[in-house]
Amino acid sequence: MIEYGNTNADTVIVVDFETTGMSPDHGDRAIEVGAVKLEEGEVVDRFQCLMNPGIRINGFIEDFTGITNAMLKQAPPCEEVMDEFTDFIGDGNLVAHNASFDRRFLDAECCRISRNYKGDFACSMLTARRVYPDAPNHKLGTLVELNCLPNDGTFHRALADAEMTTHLWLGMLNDIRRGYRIESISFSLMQALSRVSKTAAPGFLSRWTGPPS
DNA sequence: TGCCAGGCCCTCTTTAGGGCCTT
Repeated sequence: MIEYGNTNADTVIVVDFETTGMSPDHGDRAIEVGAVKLEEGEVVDRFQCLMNPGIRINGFIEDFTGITNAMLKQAPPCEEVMDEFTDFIGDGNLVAHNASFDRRFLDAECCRISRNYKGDFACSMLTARRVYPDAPNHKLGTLVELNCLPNDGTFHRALADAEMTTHLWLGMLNDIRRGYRIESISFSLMQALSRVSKTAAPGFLSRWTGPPS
């Protein structure tokens, strides 16, 4: 059994946002959220929804994501989607690739509707830098290809990216379990692993889990 | 008009700078 989390111990939400740009502090908004809910390491639910930010998106974002202004015009407003998504999160912990980015948008959109969430974030990118230090880079697409993870060729859409991040996350859990011959990995261990230095990571894991096989 | 972020890590560092990663 895989042990997760500090709040709801067995629930992890792998989340990905598509946005109008890089910074909510400069007026950027979320335009799509996708998420995969894991309980005890098994996918139990999914969430995907476009949302209308009330502003036009530029051509770069249209080309980058495939999400058009026409699509967003027909989408429900951000406030409605985020209210529903906050319910979906519940008190689970959260995982995202480069979590600092998704956390900023989640925080900003939740703030707009006066909602909050209890869970902690873990970053699959920072963790991957420790688990796969020799990867050519730690972009999501590279790690998916490197590990032959399931994908349908769709990138930069919220649910597709969340699905790939889910496979990456579970793959890293399994690689650590196999390498260190352990049965249980806590969410907090994965969080902490992403925060130790690259060279310290193996020793750090050994202290938590025993020596590698 | 042109430009615009933020958090984290690494190292030729720590009184800093540059690269990575996300849209």
